Amino acid sequence: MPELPEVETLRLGLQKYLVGHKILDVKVNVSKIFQGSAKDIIGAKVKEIKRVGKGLIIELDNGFDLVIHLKLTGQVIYRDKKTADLKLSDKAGGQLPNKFTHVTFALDSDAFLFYNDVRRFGWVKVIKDSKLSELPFFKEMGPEPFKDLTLEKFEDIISKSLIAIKVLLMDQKRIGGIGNIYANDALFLAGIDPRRKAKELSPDEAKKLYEAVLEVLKNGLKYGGASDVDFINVLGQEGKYQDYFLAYGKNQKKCSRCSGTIEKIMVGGRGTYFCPACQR
DNA sequence: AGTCGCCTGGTA
DNA sequence: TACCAGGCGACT
Repeated sequence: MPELPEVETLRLGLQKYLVGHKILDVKVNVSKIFQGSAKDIIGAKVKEIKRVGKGLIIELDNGFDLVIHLKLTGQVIYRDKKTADLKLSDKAGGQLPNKFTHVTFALDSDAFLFYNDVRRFGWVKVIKDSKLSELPFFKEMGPEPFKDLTLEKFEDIISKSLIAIKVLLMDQKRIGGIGNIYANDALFLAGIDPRRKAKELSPDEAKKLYEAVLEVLKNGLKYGGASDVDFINVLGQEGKYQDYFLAYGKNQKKCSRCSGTIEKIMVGGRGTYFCPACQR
């Protein structure tokens, strides 16, 4: 699932390949995914790529932004003459564009940017740069790891809530960028039961968890994100973090830290993987 | 704070 | 063939 490390991986790739390109044309196949007016971005040049939580912002030089959220299965893939020979992951759904390509951007220098999305939960939005901060998605985004989420702020956030610590980690309004994979792995690394009430963590546990969050996100980024499902980077290649999952997806596998077995339960309506023997 | 709906491919 | 995957907004 695209979470902070996956979206950041994509941002780095877009920063490298997309900046400087001019948008010549936009073709929309699934209208509910593309919001706003394509006219507003045609002819504009890409200035910079930013990220807020799991959201991507493509800043253009004409006062408009292209905002993208991948939700569960969104992909943003860049192709040009130089990258045409690179092998595309099967997860892209075949030669582009294909039946999962819902928006195609034609760029100068014979380059293309494709938005693919099997389940069509994601969106691509054209918005005036000055209105960006009014989007609820960005306005309500909580502090982010590696940015403004300090240990003090983290302690403050968890001390105020009775919800399960795992649900809190995934709540974008409280903390930005963490989804199911990294929430599971951070709690495993910190040795904390995902069902514990947030405010009942000790200061020592809070610190451990804070550091674990940074650690697993850093690892995710190091391996180019997790491609266990549909994530691929801007060149259509898979990340490797799925080979380094600590707990996520490891139902009935041996715990890597003790003699226990990883179990799958539901917490906050989501699949949750943990070791009942060493996560307390 | 908890549940549902949006979607569709893959799997039991 | 029913069910599961989960980010996030809407709703209760």
